[in-house]
Amino acid sequence: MTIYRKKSAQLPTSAPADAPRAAVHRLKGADRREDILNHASRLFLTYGIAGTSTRMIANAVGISQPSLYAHFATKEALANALSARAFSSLESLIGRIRSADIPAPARFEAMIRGYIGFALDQGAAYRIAFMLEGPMHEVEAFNPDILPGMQAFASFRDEVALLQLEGHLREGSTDHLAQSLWASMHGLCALLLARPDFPWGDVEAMIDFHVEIILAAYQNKA
Amino acid sequence: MTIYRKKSAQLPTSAPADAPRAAVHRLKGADRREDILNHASRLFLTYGIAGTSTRMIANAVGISQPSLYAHFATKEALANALSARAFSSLESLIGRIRSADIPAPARFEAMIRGYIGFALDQGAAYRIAFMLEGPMHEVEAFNPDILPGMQAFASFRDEVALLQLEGHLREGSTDHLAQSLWASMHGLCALLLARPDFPWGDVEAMIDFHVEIILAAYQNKA
DNA sequence: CTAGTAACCTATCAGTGATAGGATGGCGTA
DNA sequence: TACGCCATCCTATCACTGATAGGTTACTAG
Repeated sequence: MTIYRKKSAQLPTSAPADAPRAAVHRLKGADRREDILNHASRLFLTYGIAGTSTRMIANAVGISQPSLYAHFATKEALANALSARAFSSLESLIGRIRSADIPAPARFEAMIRGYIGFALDQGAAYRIAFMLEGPMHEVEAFNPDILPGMQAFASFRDEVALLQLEGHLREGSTDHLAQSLWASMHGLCALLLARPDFPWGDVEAMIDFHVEIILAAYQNKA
Repeated sequence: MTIYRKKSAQLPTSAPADAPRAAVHRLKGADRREDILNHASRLFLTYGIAGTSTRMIANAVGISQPSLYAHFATKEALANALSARAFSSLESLIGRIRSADIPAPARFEAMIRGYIGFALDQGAAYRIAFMLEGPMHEVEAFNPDILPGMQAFASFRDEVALLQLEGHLREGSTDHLAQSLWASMHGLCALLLARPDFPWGDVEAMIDFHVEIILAAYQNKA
């Protein structure tokens, strides 16, 4: 558990012989970009984000390390792009749930389980959006565009507002309600992602237990 | 918001003239160790953990960068020591609450508010214990000794067990209950620490709202 | 007064993210 | 078919990182 990176179990520095570099040479920009994101996603999941160097990514793709910078300005930009790609799928999931023709309580539970499932499935993207160390004492104001997860949260908040309006959620400030609900879901996901080696016991049962508590806590008692 | 470090707003590389190195020369081991931890704690809070280099720490202390390694094997060990020192204060806080002669509901609320207050106060230590990227696919089993926060969680879990035994918390698996409660508190702390620039609105009110929901959700309805 | 040793130093290492500037291959156009 | 453009990709290198090797210095026990 190094703070910066793992000893990184040496990856081969040169491309393996069965993946000749000529074969992947000269991809079109967009294709290469997707290529990079796919390999980075896999490496981030295996070695962690800080534990994955740009050279490891480039080597996996089959290009030189500086070539990455033709597609992404920084490693952080690469990570953000990866996160954005993943979160767009969460947004569409939330969108499908919001427009689904099912009772409000079912919509509520589906959204909660969908969020948790997404976070655990897309661990790397989720970490990038919500768990990495951000700027500490930054002067500039918060810019939602640079944090892809925030758009998904906006959709989430809108659905919370609607459910509350329909009388299915407890009363009070919608912002507080959405943020508190977010915190409750995030806590579970963040701990499971950050401390997978903790003796959780039956994780599935733990998740069910937590979801049940959330359902009871935020839904209208009436 | 770099993934690794900030541009780090250059700290002076040499000790300032008004803090002559001779004055702090040759401290006894334990004192120097505390000295290092104090400076590291301040720097971690200001620049983030990844954003604080060992040279910045050494320079702040007034010793050479390799001298740090006489007291800590790695930068990670330094961070863990810092975290352990902070968490021992959380443990004693939990201990005081557990032995306080106040009604169970008050003990419960004091513990929740104490945990949240600690996490937000000791942001750097809290991040080190519960939010940093751990090993991803580590084979070796979980070792509680190396994670100082885990001892505090054990105290926390014990109090949850007692409160449940006394009938003040909802029934069910004590492990699930403690872990779910932990997740609910952690989610709030982790989001506030990781995304301080999010438009939270009135943070104090948000915390109160969340605590109220937790109190209602986990306490016995009877 | 003299070891012995803990504390500290300079010099250096491999690895990191990022930049500068040159080589190359495929495609639209003449 | 031939030309020239330029996106793509490369090698070489930068400053900086965490960490190690090995020598120097000052306090202290005998």
